Amino acid sequence: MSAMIRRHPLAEQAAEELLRRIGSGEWALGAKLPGETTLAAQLGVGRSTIREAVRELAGRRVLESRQGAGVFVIALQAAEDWDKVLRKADITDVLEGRLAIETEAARLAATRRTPADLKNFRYTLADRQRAAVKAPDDWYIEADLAFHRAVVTAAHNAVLTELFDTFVPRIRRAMIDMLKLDEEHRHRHDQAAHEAIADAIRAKDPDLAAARSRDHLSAVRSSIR
Amino acid sequence: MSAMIRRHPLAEQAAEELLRRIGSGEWALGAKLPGETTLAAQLGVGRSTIREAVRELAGRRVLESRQGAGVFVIALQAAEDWDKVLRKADITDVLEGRLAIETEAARLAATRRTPADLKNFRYTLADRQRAAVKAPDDWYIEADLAFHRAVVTAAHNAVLTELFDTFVPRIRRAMIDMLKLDEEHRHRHDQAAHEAIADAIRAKDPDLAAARSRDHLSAVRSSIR
DNA sequence: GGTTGTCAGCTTGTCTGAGGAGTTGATACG
DNA sequence: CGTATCAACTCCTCAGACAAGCTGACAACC
Repeated sequence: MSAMIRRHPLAEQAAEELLRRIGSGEWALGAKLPGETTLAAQLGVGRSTIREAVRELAGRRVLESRQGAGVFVIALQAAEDWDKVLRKADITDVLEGRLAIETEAARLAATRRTPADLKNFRYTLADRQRAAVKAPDDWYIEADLAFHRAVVTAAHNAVLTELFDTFVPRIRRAMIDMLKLDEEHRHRHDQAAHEAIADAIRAKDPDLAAARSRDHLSAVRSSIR
Repeated sequence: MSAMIRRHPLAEQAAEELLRRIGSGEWALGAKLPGETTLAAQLGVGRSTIREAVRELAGRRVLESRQGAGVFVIALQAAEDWDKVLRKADITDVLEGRLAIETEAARLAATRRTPADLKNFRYTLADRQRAAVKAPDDWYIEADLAFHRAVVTAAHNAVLTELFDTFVPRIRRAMIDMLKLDEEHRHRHDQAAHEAIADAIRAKDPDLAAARSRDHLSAVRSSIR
């Protein structure tokens, strides 16, 4: 009954404490932490608890332990958890980030697209057309994302592709929410805009492809708020 | 002598094995893993080793253990380690990603910049000017990055700012390498191009700001390869 | 002097056994 | 049918023991 609050395990608390001390500058980058037995005594927990705390921070690429040598700081803070960043950010900020990625991708795609990429456009656009008419929301969302991903893939840039994939979960959630609030949105969300992007890339016109992508995604962003 | 290869601890090997099984679909999203004793027997290691493996994957937000209930899959694969992705990617791919981010940021900055942002431009541009003439490489690099960050900050978009900061370490390394190879590069790396970006943002001309940013960063990318 | 070999003492790595604490589902009861 | 009880299961924490690996000091050697 009292368990409204979730008590974290000791190992997690210990990990947080270590992270706090690292952030406070107690141990610099590359510094060696005291031994496990010493740390255990300092924090008043068992050695295996310290080991689990260190292992957790090792998983987060903050610490690294080398047998026989010790435990060392390899990053002053945990790497940004992008899933968390995107979840907490304003959806308009997220969509502007997406616009940056996809617009540049469309521009590059117009110069690098292969025949396989064009075939991919045909498939995903046809799927999207069908889904827009009669499929359930999930299918429609996946079909829409599949086309956008096809555009990014055609840019043949691993970084942009990875960035897009990082954004996808957050975008998917936003689309789900929007379709719930606005049942008619799907019909206004024009297939023609997507065809236009594909056409510009086919025609090898970078500026036009970028402009089409920008127009479409700007419209999406505006329709949200 | 044989230790050219680094043998990983059992706990890490166990974590990798669990990750592999999750990826293979053996345990779906949200599924409960077998108990510690069962897993220990399956993998042929002790219980504490399994616990450390689970703790590591918990740190990587793949597993979650709840006392009394069990260990559950909360993500089908580890979140991308962006530092690693950027380190392994082609530098041209990285610079194209940077171009996407900064060009869109410049465009947004032209509509959202505040007086404080403009003051920031003045400071960082003056610093950069000084550093271009007589400072050591590190200073010059930091001064250059400071101006670029000022532009991104002026976009007032948390996602773009975070993206830029993620790219910075990789960009910094690339600049260091380039300056080593090409001592004269600094003098060709024009201050005027940076002033032009700032001017367009000051003038509240989004398209011009984006174009200036694109031109500059395209030149940077071309000078690398 | 400079190099090499040895080793003691530190570190982390792993296993085991014990008991504590929380969750869950079956079962008995009203 | 709804509720309370409880036994079995789970993870959590500790302690102790020994293995494996690293490091620096020191001696032996060239």
